[in-house]
Amino acid sequence: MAAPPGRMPVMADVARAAGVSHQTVSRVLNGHPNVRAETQARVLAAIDDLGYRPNSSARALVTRRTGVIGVVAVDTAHYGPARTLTGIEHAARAAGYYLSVVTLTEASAGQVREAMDHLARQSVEGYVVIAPQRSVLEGMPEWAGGAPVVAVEGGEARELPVVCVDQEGGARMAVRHLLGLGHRTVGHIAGPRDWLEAEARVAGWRGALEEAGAPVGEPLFGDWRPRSGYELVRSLVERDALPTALFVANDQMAVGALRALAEAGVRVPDDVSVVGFDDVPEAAYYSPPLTTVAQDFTEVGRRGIGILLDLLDSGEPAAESAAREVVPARMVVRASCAAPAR
Amino acid sequence: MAAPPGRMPVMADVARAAGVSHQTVSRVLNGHPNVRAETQARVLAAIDDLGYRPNSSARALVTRRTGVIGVVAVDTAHYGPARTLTGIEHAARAAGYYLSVVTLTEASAGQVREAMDHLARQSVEGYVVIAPQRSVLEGMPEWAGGAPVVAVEGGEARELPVVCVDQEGGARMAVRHLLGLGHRTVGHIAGPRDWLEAEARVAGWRGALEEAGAPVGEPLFGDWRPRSGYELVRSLVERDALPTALFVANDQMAVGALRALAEAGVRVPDDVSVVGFDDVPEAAYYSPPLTTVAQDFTEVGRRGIGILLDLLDSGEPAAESAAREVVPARMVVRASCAAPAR
DNA sequence: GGTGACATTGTTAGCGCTAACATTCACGCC
DNA sequence: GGCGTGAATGTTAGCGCTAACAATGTCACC
Repeated sequence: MAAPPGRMPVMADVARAAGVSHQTVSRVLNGHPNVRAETQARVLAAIDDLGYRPNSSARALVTRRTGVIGVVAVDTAHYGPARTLTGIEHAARAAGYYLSVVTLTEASAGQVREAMDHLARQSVEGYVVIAPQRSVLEGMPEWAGGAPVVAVEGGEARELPVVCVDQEGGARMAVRHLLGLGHRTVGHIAGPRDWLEAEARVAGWRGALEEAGAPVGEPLFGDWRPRSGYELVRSLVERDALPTALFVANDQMAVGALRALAEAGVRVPDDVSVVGFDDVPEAAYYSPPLTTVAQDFTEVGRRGIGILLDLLDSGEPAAESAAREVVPARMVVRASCAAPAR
Repeated sequence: MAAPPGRMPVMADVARAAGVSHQTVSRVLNGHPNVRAETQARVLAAIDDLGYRPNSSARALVTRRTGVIGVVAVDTAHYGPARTLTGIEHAARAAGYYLSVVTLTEASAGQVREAMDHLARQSVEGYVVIAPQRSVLEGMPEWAGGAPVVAVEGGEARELPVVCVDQEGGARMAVRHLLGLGHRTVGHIAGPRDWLEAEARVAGWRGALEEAGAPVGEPLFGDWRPRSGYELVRSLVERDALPTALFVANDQMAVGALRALAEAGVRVPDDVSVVGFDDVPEAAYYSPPLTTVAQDFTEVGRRGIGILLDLLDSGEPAAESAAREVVPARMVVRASCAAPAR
């Protein structure tokens, strides 16, 4: 690398070094045809020699394309959203885009709006919003300055392109599995009411019970965290209202549930069967190994970017093509379920 | 909002609407003094009316400041790095910066270099690299185009500002706790060799044993995942080499270990005591609730950004002020440890 | 040998903004 | 009343790049 004279080299420096006009340098950089091979080589050599890097701001200014996609993510302490983010990142980078990420501490409509505003200020070309909650979905402004918006994990979104896992189908599978084992009915520890995923799982649970003609009880609502699974099951034990089978809306609460059952001297799966949701890496090592429903989060992220890129390419103003892609869930059978004791 | 005539309004439109020059608009936007209050109000009204948003590329072009910080993260499926990222994001946004994130699938020096190159192309002003592995640290180019670089979770980094949790101290606490309970020695299931955190925990474990004059065995190296904890403990059981106390380098492997012990009919904590590391949210609900060492990842992220901002403000070319901040670890005692059976 | 077609390169004009300098105006003071 | 002073505003010149057009050269073909 030639020592730069104090400042970073610009296109004109490269042009001078290669003995061409700056426009020719630009052409080489942008892979235009009609540049003589020999000229191109000389320019490339000069670029390498000077350690030149095109200025993205200048380019963005004239092309009106920043190459940045904005991502609004909920607090990534949850397993699912974190994985989804990874999927989004890889897909975006593979397509040559940059990712600007904002994480929300709390899923209020206000925070979503503020986050998208923050991103808009950076002139992102499009948005991917990880929107597992109703309030996030509702906080999303319809018209993001003409930039397309895709919701992932968004369940039945509004007039928005959406990618999500088939939560309801997954829940159905879980409940059918339990019913198939001979359980008369299945109790449900649900996720928070505001969460679309929680809602869909409740719907799947209810649907599967109804189609089997099984009695449908009241779901108990937790907050996804282990503690709430623990406490809800404890309350069930204390009220002596424990069903023989339990469908818990995520693996974290399922751990809490398992713990509460163990403390109460209830054996799993002998006395009570438990199914979780998510298939976190630890699920296979819980006591007992947890039967659960796996979601392919990475795929969700990938497809979200896929839709966004299509929208960007086609120049559609979002909405219109309110695509809705559903990634199937997959049942993972381990040792936490058995036929009911009679 | 006034209907824009097809294109987004620019500063000149605002100027026209407010009856001032574009420069005055710029002054209002940048909070310059010497603007009459009445003029400012008129400009602000026009901005609001037209729905004007400054063009960040144009501004960046002339100020040479993009307001973007690049973050290189390892695959955020791990609990720690994911939380750290959240901490970084909030701190950066609070300071008015944007975050451009790249996640690595594999922690090779090549990928790190490529990631930083990707970010450099976007003209980031500085870098935060989540570098829990030696290979990440080594892949980091020293001179990132004059932009400062801060490593977080980086252990003893090179000539780089670093923020990390006191891994060694945390490990020492864990081992001392076990020793204090009366165990003759403590076995160690370590993390992968390439990880600085794993290495530091081994060092802490060894140090605590040595200072107590306890026999030091060979640590067993896992890969952080539950499965490896499970398999390593199984091998211990099969070789009949199970110590009475086990310090496992993270909670995920600890879950695997607990499972292996349960399957072997070994009671925890009666027969064997176990301490983990991380304090994941589930840890309190394992069977038994896991004694572990908590790390404040959010704080690590926050301090990382803090250092970077200082560097950015002072205009230092990184390196020089090779700060090194250590966040203390905290022991969380639960039910997985007891005095050894005699 | 002239001519059109096409490949290759250069020249010019902005993109939307801020920095630097220029201008205007109001005011206080000798 | 003239004049310095400083606040408030306007004018001009780029930042580094790409798009559009202009200019040149090259070649095939009649």
